[in-house]
Amino acid sequence: MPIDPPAPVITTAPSATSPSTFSDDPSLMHSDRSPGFGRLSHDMSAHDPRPKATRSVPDKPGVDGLEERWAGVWAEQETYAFDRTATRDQVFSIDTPPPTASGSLHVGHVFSYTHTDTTARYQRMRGKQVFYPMGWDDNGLPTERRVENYYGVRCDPTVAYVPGFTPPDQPAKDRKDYVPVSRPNFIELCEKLLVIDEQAFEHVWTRLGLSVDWSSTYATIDEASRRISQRAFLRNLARGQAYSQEAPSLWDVTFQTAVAQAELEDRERPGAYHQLAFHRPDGTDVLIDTTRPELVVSCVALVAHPDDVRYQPLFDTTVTTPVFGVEVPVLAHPLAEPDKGTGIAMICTFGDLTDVIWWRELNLPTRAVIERDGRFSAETPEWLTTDEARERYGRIARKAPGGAREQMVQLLGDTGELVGDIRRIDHAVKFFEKGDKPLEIVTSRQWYIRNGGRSDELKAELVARGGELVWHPDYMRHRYDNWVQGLNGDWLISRQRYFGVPFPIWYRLDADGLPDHDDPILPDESALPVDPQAECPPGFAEDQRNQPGGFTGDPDVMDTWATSSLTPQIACRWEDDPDLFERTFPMDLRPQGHDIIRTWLFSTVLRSHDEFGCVPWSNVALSGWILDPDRKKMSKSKGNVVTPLGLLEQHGSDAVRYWAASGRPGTDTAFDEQQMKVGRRLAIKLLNASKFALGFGAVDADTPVTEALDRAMLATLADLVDDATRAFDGFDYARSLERTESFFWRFCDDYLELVKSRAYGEADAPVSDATASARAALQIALSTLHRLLAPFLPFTCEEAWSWWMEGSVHVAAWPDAAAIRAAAGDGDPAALDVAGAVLGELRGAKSAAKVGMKATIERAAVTDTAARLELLRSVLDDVGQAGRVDAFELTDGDEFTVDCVVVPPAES
RNA sequence: GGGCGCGUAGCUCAGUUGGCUAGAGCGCUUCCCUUACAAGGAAGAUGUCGGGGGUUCGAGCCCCUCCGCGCCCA
Repeated sequence: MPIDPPAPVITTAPSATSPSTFSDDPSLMHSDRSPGFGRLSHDMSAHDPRPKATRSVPDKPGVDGLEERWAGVWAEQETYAFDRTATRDQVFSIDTPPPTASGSLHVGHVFSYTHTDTTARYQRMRGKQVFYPMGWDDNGLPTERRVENYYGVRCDPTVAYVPGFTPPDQPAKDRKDYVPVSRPNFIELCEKLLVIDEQAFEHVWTRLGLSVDWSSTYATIDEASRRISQRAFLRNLARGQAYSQEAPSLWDVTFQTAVAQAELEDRERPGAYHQLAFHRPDGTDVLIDTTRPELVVSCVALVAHPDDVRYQPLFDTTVTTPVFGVEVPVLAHPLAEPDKGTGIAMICTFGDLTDVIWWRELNLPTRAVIERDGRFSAETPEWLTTDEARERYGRIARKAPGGAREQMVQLLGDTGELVGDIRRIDHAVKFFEKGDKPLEIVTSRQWYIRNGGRSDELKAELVARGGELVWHPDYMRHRYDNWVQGLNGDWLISRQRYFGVPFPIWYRLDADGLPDHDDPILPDESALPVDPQAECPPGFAEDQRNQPGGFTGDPDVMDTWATSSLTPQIACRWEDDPDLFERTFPMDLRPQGHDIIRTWLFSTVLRSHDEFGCVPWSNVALSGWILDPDRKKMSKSKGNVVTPLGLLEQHGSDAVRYWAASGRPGTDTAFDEQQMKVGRRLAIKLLNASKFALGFGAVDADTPVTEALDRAMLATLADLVDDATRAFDGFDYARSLERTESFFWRFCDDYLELVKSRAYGEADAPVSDATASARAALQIALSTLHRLLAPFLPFTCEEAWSWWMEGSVHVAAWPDAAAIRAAAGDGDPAALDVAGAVLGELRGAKSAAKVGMKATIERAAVTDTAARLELLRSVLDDVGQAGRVDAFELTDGDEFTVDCVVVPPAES
């Protein structure tokens, strides 16, 4: 049965003086959207570390103020500029999640963006040209909502454009009192606010130390994004992957827009079963249970399970509805649940998604009464034929569902067709994730992109695409599989909103002014982006707009995700800059939160599959959430959000990054300021240890490392570099940090103490080989540690690096384990273990004797296995110096013990 | 109901193809103003590795089962 076409939605055209939908004035939009990647060739000679001629170490190193200093230097020197002459294999490209520009960044952003940044920095040090642009997702409903509340306005397409409109000083308290403004005025306000928001964002990101190339930012509403989004849509349309259809769809009455499956959520809501009596021709009743008695007027059938013997005799007979007396058939369908209520249900157009399935599969008529504002239609439905029924409908016309339900309960009570008591229940109700009223189902013309929800073949292809991706962590792939396999409808991409990418479509109007949706007028791709509300289709004049025989522009905009699903195309400038695209696409990495696998990740795979027949990236890295101390997800609605800038200022950016980087991939992590304090201590320690190690004096880089202790330390360090590298190659930044940090503390506590005396050397004497060995090993270790920690503590490491090395540590080569191992020669890591263990025992003895660490130990008797004693002998001088031991006594034995005779410090 | 993940010290978490007496940081106790660091250092105490069963010479790790928590989906 055909569906009645709704009246065409005609939007009043803006006046002739109004601007186009999106300003072309760059000052209104974003500071620089031109593809101006600053660096034209990368200076690879800066890659290998080169010591400065003279070292300069501050007396009192500190971490405060490093952010401002180094962020400025990096910007000035274009440290993170992308070299667009690099070939694809030299590039590491990252599809950065564009944060929603409406509203503010929160700790979760800092958390996950830090993860990505550590990877970007690692890849850069591995010699890759890192393509790491930042975007802003300023397209769509959240921005609209924010603009409404910020300025106290709401968009009314019937209002005329007001040049130079000024919003009220104070937004009205009640949404109802917001000032109605025209669509062009509304869009201008959106753009105005976005400029402010984006500046605030960039400030936070810079402060956090993201190594983004700020010369290549994009916004999902900017001109290039609109062009790419429209181009991709037109290609989808041409290939039959996009289509429009008049169909029931889920509708949010607050936002007055259709919503997609991915935006739904179930919420438990109280409801009530009402038992209603339908009447058979023989005068007996059929009882049904419903939670929505107000929809009786739109009832088109009753339905029971085909195997249900109770109702089999009724199939293909008719009954009349209560109150309205409309005749409807009784039908069989397997989705009816025999054990739910009375086992027979009424089908309404439309109460829920099951109604839609029944309506479609049983080929039922449409008797829709709920309009786009969520209220019952003012017009009395034509299928109500008796005066009584029409009079009764008048009591629910223009009512919202709640009010209509009250009226219906009363009517049903009056007629005696409400049986028994109303039974309260809790049940799952579908909501738009951003909405606060239950969704209704409204029939309207909408645009769809095929996503496999109605095609097993496409579904299988998309599952296979998911299998091509390398997932970090791997188990996240199941979320993708489950989602794709659970899809049951195509992707609804049209939104009845104002601020978004318009559909680049016009329709011819017939003599009655009705649009021909089957043969839309399309723009030439070279004309993109277009705004069909402001621009004429080819071959028409503006005065034909909305006139019979003329044309009308498609009134809708695309869902945010319809553009966000193209971030690889946007970032890599698909067809706008084929040279860049060639060098960056498919991208290497998509980092994102695990909660948007079903939306962002999936839709991006879909669009790439449609357009290019490949996956848009090779790796996806999923970040977890930030939990507050009660293990609840931090979110604005819970009011437990901490502002990032305050944290960065209080603890220092590196400290916050340390905390963020300690959260493993995919793992939800507790918000823990204590961890930030630990990070701060680590940063301070690194500066102090660097100052100490650099204070011994420089030696040539090829100075041989001859001493067993130094060689043992370097052998351990080489293993660490292997570990840290392997972890980063698997996108496990947290593991890399943990290993490095653990080595670093041991390096400070044990090695620096053990080597201190020898590294100082004899005063007024030439530098001995043993002293030179210590200094050479320290240089290697320090240079390695600065670089291993640089992805995590970029400010601190850059500071320490600058004391003694040329150039930025962030473009220095990642440490080379083989070179360190070569310097370590025959070094045995176990020698450092033994030395550390004995030193620990010596300290323990002093601690037990309650004397200071500078106290002398007269005699230390060490018992250990022959093998370990052998190692100990090789480092005994260093251990003796560090522990201030006058004499050692070494004895073979099975158990490791150290007995000490501690000499108390002389009284002074 | 289906899928996925988690459960290790008071807290936050490591623990690599199964392998020495299960680790780190925080917190706690004690000591030390030591020429890198007092926003520091040293030492110390702290465990039914959620429960039960199984495989194995050997299980925090593998298998089965149960309990609890979280997320996604229906």
